[in-house]
Amino acid sequence: MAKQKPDNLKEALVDEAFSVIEEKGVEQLSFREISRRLGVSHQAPYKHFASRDHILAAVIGRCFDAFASHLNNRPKADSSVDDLRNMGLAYMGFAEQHPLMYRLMFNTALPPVHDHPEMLAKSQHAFALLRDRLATMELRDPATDVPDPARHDAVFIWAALHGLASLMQSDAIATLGLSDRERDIARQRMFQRLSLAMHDQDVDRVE
Amino acid sequence: MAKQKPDNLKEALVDEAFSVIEEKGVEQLSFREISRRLGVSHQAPYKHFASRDHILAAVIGRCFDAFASHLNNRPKADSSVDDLRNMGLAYMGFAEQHPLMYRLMFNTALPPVHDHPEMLAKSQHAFALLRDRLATMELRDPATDVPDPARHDAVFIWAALHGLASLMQSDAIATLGLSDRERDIARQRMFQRLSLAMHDQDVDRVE
DNA sequence: CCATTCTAGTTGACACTGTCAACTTCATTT
DNA sequence: AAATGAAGTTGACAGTGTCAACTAGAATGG
Repeated sequence: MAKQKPDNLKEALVDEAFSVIEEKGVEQLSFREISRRLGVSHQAPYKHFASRDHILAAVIGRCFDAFASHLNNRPKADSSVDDLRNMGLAYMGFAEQHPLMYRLMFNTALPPVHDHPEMLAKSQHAFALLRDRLATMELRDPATDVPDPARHDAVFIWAALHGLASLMQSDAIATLGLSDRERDIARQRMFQRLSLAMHDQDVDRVE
Repeated sequence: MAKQKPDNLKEALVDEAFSVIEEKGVEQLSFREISRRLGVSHQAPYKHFASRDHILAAVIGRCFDAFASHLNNRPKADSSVDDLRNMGLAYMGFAEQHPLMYRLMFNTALPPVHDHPEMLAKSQHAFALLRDRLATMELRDPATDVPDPARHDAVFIWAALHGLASLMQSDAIATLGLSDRERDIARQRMFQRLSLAMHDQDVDRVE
């Protein structure tokens, strides 16, 4: 089991941490298990990470990097609306292709962000991609006094995407007994309804 | 610290488990801590719960009970649409008033549902409330062949509500720097956009 | 060139955890 | 009265995070 001691232990620790989480789940992540697998002593990780939470934060930070880069690699469309749609699809695509990373970022009890500023920065960066995409879109009647409406629409869209993605992964979906085909239908329907909601410029005047 | 040994230890264990989670977080929940607080031996819980996961499942089951009853106690409205809206508001209200319970139900890595059928049943019951509410609503053009559309709209609405609720609680919201007032605005905006999306009966024909 | 300091790693210990096993108490049933 | 079974006990074991003290070796400074 014990591999060659790697040159860059810090990187190797994070790699191995992810593997452990993949195989045995995040609760089973332990310094000692990682150490054993890398053939180093149980205290070696402490030279690079102050605590178990710190290496978890590093793993999650990597997930945010991968997520942001996935969003940026979406196919570029000409119109703003289409581009936003592509971003939404890219979001859902990441959640489907990398459910573990997705859960780690959004469904796990994160280590307290205050103690892990690097992780926080990466998470803010990922969200900024969506917010900035919306900021260029003039989504509302500028007469109302709602500050920074793009941010609120970003919240709405993010919430919807996140809700769907996390619902699709959760055990709750088994509750519903949706087939694969029905899952696709549900996702399409969601995008259609979101389109409807976002195309209407008059949201501030409803009710 | 050690209280009087209670008559109904099983109930008391679940109560105390919830307290521990409240105080120290779900990862810090331990049989031994619960036992100490109740003044019983560290093995006493095993007479009532097969494992740590089983008591966690019991705690979460209670949350689903409280959640379902909160949804059922919503103000009843005359029209279907208004009643659905009330249910949505009740949903968000529960998430805001009982963030811990909400997280336990939807944001925690649940103990594998297969091993905890009682918890699963309670969770299905809660979702059925929303699905049944939608089932009476004739939300679509019946000409298309999409099976059980109410279920798909239930997914959409549930996803949006869950996404917003969990976003509001997550550290991500700190990222955005929304004030309390802005949070309210974001929630209102979400309901408005959802109304827009759901009022349009032609969703199946879009694009 | 030698002494010092710093870094990355080591071993050992401690308190904590879940869980298995064996024991005791005591009420219920036969 | 004997047997049974449930509820609770103590004891043990392996696993965990983390503190402390130690070591080998590289870098640094005079």
